[in-house]
Amino acid sequence: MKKQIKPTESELAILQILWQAGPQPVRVVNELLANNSGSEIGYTTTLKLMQIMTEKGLLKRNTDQRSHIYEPTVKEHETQQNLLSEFLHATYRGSASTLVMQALGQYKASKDELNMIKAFINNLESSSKK
Amino acid sequence: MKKQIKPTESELAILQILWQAGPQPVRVVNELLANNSGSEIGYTTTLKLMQIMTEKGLLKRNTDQRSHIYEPTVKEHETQQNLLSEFLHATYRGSASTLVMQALGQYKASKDELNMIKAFINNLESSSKK
DNA sequence: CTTGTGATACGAAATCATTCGTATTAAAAT
DNA sequence: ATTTTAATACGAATGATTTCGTATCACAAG
Repeated sequence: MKKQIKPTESELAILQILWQAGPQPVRVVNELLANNSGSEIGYTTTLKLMQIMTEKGLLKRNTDQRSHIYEPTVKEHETQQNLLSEFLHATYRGSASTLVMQALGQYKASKDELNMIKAFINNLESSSKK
Repeated sequence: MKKQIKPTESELAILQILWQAGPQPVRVVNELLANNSGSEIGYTTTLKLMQIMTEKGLLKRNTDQRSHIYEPTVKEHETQQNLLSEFLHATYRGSASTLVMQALGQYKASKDELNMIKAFINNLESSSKK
């Protein structure tokens, strides 16, 4: 479990696309980005970003075909954990419970989600009870 | 409730200091930053940042004394909400429950904190039940 | 009054992130 | 075979953030 490189904001947006849609060529990523953000972005801009991400080791690509197919080398869950850890410290000085309550307060979770979370907490408690 | 300017990472670190320690001159902020981060940073760097933040409207200062005293114009809670909203979208595609469970899983909350969170959820549920 | 100390002001360098133009290349279409 | 189309490669402009050097200023100490 080696130290992950922190993706920039734009890089994260590209990772999200690839995690969600699976391995894709630049063309498709560029179009999905436009959909998600509402605004256009030059094709070569996306290309360049994905090339940089490949250099950094965030993506790998298959060059068998003329149109290269890119995919993440990093796992969504691990990347989220890393970013969460940073965010929690920078924004909440490490207070996870404050973050959790603000998150729950701000975004209406469905009844099912709330139940899932409660079950999760109960499970945490019983497992820590040794 | 007007649109808040998003602080950069360094700016947020300065806001954290001032929220925590109350209004302070540059010298003190600079020293606390060094403590928190472990590494030194030039005094004029901190000064410049705080001047920029004042221009942006993130800080205000009292210049009665020779050494100016700075304080945030933005509330910690509101800033957190704004940043959380962005982070949730960029990193979790808006899934608050995923974020919440990752946060709880990663950072051992105390029994008291977990109880507080459960109470919070119960309260959410009963209030939404009309 | 002159000097020393500690502060602010300000320009600008250094770094990092984003964007895009142009050249080149590969393959398909004619 | 030539032209057209669609891709990659790459340098470089732009923009934002961070960093700091130097000038200047205010005040206290000598």
